[in-house]
Amino acid sequence: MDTGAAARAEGAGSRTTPRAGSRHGLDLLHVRVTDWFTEAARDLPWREQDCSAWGILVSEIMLQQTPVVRVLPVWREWLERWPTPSHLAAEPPGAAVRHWGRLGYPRRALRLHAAAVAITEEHGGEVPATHDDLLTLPGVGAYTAAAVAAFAFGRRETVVDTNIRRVHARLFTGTALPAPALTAAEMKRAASLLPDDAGLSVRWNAAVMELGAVICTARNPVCGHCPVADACAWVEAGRPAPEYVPKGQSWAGTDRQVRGAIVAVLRESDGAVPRVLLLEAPADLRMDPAAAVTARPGALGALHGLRAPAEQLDRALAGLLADGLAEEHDGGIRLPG
DNA sequence: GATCCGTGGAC
DNA sequence: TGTCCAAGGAT
Repeated sequence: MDTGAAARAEGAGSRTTPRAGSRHGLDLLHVRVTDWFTEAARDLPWREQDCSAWGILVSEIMLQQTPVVRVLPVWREWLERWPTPSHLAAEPPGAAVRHWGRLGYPRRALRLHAAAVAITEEHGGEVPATHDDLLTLPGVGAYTAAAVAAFAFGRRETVVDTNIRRVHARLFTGTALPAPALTAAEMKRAASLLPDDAGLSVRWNAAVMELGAVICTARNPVCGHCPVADACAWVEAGRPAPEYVPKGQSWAGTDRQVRGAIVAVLRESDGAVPRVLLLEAPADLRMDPAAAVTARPGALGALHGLRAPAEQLDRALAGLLADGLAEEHDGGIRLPG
């Protein structure tokens, strides 16, 4: 592994003992970052000492590709409504999708519901504590399994998310961004950086993640407030620009946009929405998106305002039905009951 | 490994 | 204004 940052940390912290890549340098890195975390960590409800493993699991799923500020109110509502996995498991999956609100990627709500059912039926209602058991739950991948095992159960896990990848890339490799996809070498490096002590490793994981979220951000990083800027290979190299341009996600005119608009209509509706009402806007409204939004209340107007081709509407709905995000009921379409 | 899957805020 | 990005997972 590249232990340059550990060496640099040591060189900056105790210039009289310049042992490159030493255990001492790594220890110093741990101390600096975790001390910063103690001082700067945001107060988040899922970090409270009395937060349940279920609360932490829910937070991790909600936080997949979704900013903290948008998760907060929905997380609070969920934990109040469904304080344990069994509470959620007792509801139809559509309830999870409905109360997911506008967090995005509603299939996560479906998977979280499925996870609650699995926890209730196969784990006695208790969130499993090991990485392997967590990994069997729907919607739980390598990152989430490690995060829950670490943050809910105090285990020593190699946690690697987008924040940690970016911090490591800058600190050790000197590049602005990590590789497009997670590599085995990154996982190996992250594992080698993990403190031996379980308690400290949990702290380290949380601290590096937080550093990436609030200091070592993708755009406009605040290196002036970074506890390890003087050990950072990227800073030392003069903060070079990214070597590649991340592939942007197209949105306008995509099936994803149409799927989102359809689910928004279903979420807004108590019962089944007639297929015709959902998919066929009156001809005059189809010609004028603004008129459609005005004439139809809420999400339905927004859907018709897209003026998506009938073929695309059919395809999007078929996809939602196949994914279990919608179902046919009484001649209409509704969230899965 | 490349694609698909939502949403809204920041610049 | 359009682009980029946010504690990924499944296929």
